[in-house]
Amino acid sequence: MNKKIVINTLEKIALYLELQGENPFKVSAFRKAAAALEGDQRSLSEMDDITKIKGIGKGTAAVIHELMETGQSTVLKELEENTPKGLIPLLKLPGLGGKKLAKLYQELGVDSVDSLRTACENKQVQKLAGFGEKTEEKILKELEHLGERSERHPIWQLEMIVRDINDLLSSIYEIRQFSVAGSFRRVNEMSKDLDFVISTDDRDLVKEKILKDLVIKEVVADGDTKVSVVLDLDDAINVDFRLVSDEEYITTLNHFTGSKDHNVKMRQLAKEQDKKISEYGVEQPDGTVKTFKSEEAFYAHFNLPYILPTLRESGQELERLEEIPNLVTLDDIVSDLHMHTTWSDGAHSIQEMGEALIDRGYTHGVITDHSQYLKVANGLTPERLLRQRQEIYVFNDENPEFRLYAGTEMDILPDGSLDFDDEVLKQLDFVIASIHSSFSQSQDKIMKRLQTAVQNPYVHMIAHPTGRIIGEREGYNPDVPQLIEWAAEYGKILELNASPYRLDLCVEHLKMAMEYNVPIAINTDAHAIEQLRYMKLGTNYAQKAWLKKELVVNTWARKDFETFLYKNK
DNA sequence: GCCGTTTTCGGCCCGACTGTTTTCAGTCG
Repeated sequence: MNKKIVINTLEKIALYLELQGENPFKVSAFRKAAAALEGDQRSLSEMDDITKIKGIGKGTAAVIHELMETGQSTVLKELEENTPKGLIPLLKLPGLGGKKLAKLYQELGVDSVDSLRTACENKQVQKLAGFGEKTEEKILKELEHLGERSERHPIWQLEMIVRDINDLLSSIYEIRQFSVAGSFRRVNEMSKDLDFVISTDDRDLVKEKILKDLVIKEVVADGDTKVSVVLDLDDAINVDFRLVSDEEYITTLNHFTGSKDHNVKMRQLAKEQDKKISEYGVEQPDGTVKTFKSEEAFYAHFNLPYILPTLRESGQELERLEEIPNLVTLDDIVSDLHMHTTWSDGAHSIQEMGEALIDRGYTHGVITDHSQYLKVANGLTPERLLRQRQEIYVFNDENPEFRLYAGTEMDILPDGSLDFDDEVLKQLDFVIASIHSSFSQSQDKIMKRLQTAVQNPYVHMIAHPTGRIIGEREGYNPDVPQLIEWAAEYGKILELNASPYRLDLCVEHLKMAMEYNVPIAINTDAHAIEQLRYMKLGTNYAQKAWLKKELVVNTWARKDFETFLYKNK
């Protein structure tokens, strides 16, 4: 029995129980059991006594055992028989949860989108206890938009909106501190909405200014401390603002950064010490409320090291505290190994890019323009590559404290060959190989192309190994575990491309690469100076895979990097 | 449904907002 199926079944049971208006603690017990299985590294057959796992008891264990033995679950079957499938999509309607849906089903026979619409139109819904005219209108309105509003938004889309909102909030004089929070701050690839936490002494004025300056389609909620709006952009994007006093700012930021599971774990921990965490502070056993100047101080209050926002996910991070000091952070980064200039499709010259790297405090970097095959990007021929190197030498002569290396981002061609001969490659300091064409080839062909690159002694790194664009395209579907094995065998670097469009390799693959001790380079792939800032995103994203700094090539000192570069020469 | 060197029963994270009430339930994050 596949573990994934078991997890899905437990989650389905929770969903159906919710639809029946069951006790929410019972519902969450099934969800917790599913999460406990997912969080356990072992496969089902490797677990001897599953009730030993915290969160799995008699009831959920019975479901799991039945699934393993018969492939089916009587509990789920009975639930499915008693509950119409058509109710499931209705749970997505804002304002409708299990209890209300159960009532609609039991009292009015609502079992689908259509029957709910009819019941509203016939004004039957408003007659139910707990419902009213407004609720009925709201359901009708939401039914129109069901499925239309995209559920989650990719990080690159949100990044642009966050920058605009940050600019707006910076311009409001009455705001003392502010920050984006939520899953965006935790660097999730996709987020449902954006959260901002703001501290101010004049909530009403700040609220007024925010509402005036944003392009708003709809104000969803407007309370004392919370404003929730839908922005009027191509995609409807939900943004929540929380307004609190300066003393409350840190605990509010922590609360709305989440994740929910992380908060639950923290609150349980607090409770064991007779304390109570809320967004307004930590209530002490004597009833006084303590607030904090920084999140570091907040965690220190519970004798914990600072837990990076990117790590605050399942709650299990609280069991890996000793690993946190070894994780890569932006401060550890001394180089960027993948960027473009005006020689191919970049916006800035070698001189400008080099100076920008020095400004960031780096000790070295590599210029890696596209190769000749990529004509749309003005890829370099071997002759132009030679001339470009002269310019790099000039830059190095003028900036002796810094070192710019000559490299290339060479295409792996559709027929499996490489865009430059070894004679050209051996003259370069750093060679990146990557795929930009014929994404739809079979996995066999894609892997042959990658294999050629990995086996070439002059290639140092494979860039954006899967070619995915978050939320847009899957990429060319390579067998990543195989690629990781090859990288380990031939001593190659794999890239974590830090562009918000890519974040490639993804967290799951980075974890695999780490098991094989494959060195990872976090690179911005910058096509302009402004994009060098993606390094922060890249290092934050790497933390989500618990990537250790010693495996990250950009943290290596220049002489260690050179040892790696010239080992085959 | 799960859990427990203070508990085998009575909790289960905590609070805001809304719409429905006239003090609160449901939903949400």
